[in-house]
Amino acid sequence: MTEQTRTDRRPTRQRAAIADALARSPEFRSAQEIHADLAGDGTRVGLATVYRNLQAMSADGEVDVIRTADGEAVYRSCATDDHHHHVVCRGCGLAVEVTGDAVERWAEAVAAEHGFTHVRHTVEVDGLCAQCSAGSV
Amino acid sequence: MTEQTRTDRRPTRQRAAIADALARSPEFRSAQEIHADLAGDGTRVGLATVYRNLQAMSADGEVDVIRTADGEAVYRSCATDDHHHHVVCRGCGLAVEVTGDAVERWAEAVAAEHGFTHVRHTVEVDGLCAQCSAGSV
DNA sequence: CGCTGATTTGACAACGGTTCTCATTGCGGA
DNA sequence: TCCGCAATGAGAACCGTTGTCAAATCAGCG
Repeated sequence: MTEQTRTDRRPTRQRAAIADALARSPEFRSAQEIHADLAGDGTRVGLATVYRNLQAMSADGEVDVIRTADGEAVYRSCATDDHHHHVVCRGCGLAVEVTGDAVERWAEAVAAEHGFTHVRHTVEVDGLCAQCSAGSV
Repeated sequence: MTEQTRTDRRPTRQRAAIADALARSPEFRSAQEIHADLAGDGTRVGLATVYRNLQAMSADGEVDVIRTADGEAVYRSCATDDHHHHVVCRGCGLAVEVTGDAVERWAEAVAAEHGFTHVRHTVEVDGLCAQCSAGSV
């Protein structure tokens, strides 16, 4: 029972537009940014709709969601269906997907060590990408 | 330049009460919960004050802050000054502090691999503690 | 020990992101 | 083509958090 990819949602114009906007950006974007992007494209989509679809997509695992330090939710379409993490640039927002068996194993290990079961984890790495490193200080 | 433990804030009754409430709980608590705790104890402290102190304390590294899935900030006084992570129980909220050189090294490695510098990371592990595992399903 | 100026506090308004409401719209099957 | 139901849109409602500003407090000093 891990197949909640049960997307029997109706394909609509706005749904496609959102997915498309997401697909075109290599960075994590907030619901509001996506809404603005679409508006800029001339595609009028209600803000509530953007939120609804984004939620549905993340529930279906079509997009990744992470929270910025100030609690805002940001989304990004993921390249693979597999479990992975991100390395995000604090300067430009560039996000690279990475997999890491090492962390997965570590998480399982420490959790088990303390008697925990049904383990999940959140791992996000951020820094300055090569370009931003060069540009700053 | 990593010593921002420059706490020349004035010690007040409410500040102490907040630190105390935090020290007494082994779980992560939200600002509002702490506010309620104090109120329950008969200690009247303004909500804004709770937020302000919590922020100041986390800035000074006296407490750990993490974001719940729905974006709420939760705090916990940390046992050590050292860099560490948590394994949190989804059932009862119990939080155990763990250190993990393995993750630290992994984070550095994958980041470097993609040309990132000034790397930081967030790692939180959650599951069901021994008790909750036994109790559920 | 009381005074003085600066830091904190507290009540409440303001904010910003997200969710809810509900009438309207538009897809998909019959 | 028609119907029924899911999806949409506009705006209000929510909720955690932050800002405002006058009143309360504290530290140092005379």
